[in-house]
Amino acid sequence: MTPSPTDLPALRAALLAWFDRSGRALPWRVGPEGGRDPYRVWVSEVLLQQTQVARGRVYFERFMEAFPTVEALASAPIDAVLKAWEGCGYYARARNLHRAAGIIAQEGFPAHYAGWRALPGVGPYTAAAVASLSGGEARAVNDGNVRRVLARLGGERQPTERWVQARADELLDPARPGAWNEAVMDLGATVCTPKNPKCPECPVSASCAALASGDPAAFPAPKVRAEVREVRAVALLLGDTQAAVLERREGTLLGGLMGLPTQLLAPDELPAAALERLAARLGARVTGELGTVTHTMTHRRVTLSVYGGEGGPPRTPVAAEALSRLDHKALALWERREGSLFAERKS
DNA sequence: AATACGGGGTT
DNA sequence: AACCCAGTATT
Repeated sequence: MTPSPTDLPALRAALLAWFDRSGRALPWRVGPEGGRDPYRVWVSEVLLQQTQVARGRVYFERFMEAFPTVEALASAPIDAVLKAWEGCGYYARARNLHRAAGIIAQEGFPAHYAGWRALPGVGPYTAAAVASLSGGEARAVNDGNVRRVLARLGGERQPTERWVQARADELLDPARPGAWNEAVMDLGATVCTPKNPKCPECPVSASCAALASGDPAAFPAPKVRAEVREVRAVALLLGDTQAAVLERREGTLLGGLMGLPTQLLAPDELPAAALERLAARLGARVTGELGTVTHTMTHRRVTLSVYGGEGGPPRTPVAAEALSRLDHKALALWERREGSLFAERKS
């Protein structure tokens, strides 16, 4: 049920009062409302894309330590940026952040939504967030929290992006756009949660159509997700966990990160065949199998068989490079090889 | 409108 | 094992 226009001020006042009392204290929420440090806000928003706050917070602190200013970020090598991002996923975010930092270092921070939106890695959500939180501009954000909160308030089971944005635009408090955006997201994250929402604690429960329906958690309906595909590959560990042959991954999957030389198996291909191709390409000799690891990456499940070998290109220090979790799992097999197990075996 | 893109938390 | 997370870029 859409609140009538006369309810709107009351709804805004109720949520903002709750926010002023119960909003989260977060490390990027520094500076005056609507006038926050654009660098911190921008970095945090990119870091928090599809990443939970608890996790993003750890990376944020690490990132600010390594790159305290946009100039520091712009002048840093991309490898250092990826290393700071290691393990956080969606590495295009780090590559785009670095590219955008170069632009900002030249031209200064964008003054408005459109300028933010033009930067690589800044979409409608991030542009609205930074423009409102840092610039005081009246732009309504639309993220997973907003989608859920508004779907429930409006009693809409299948909210389209268009519907959500339209509702968010209507509700946005033009007097406090930054605080309003943070308030809706805080409500979604702490009260109006996906499962078991805490409706008794909700400052706007009286206006909630989903609660009135009796089953608020049923709003919005779950999104249909693509199936997880199976992928098989072989990898060659030439060296050890300290120094090994590493290659830079090209393309979109883990692009920019370093990793063990890897060969995907064609459908129905035997690992031995792919391994032979891989060893031939590197000019290396396979000495034995270290084991198999599996790794799930939302949309695909990778089964990677790892082999040890000799020869091939020069080894490089592993610790300095940014590796995916998959490669860390592969490297961990080295510690479990026969000799090591024997040496560490206790009586 | 779909799909690719990481990795992990919560239920 | 679902379902989700302060989304974006590319089809």
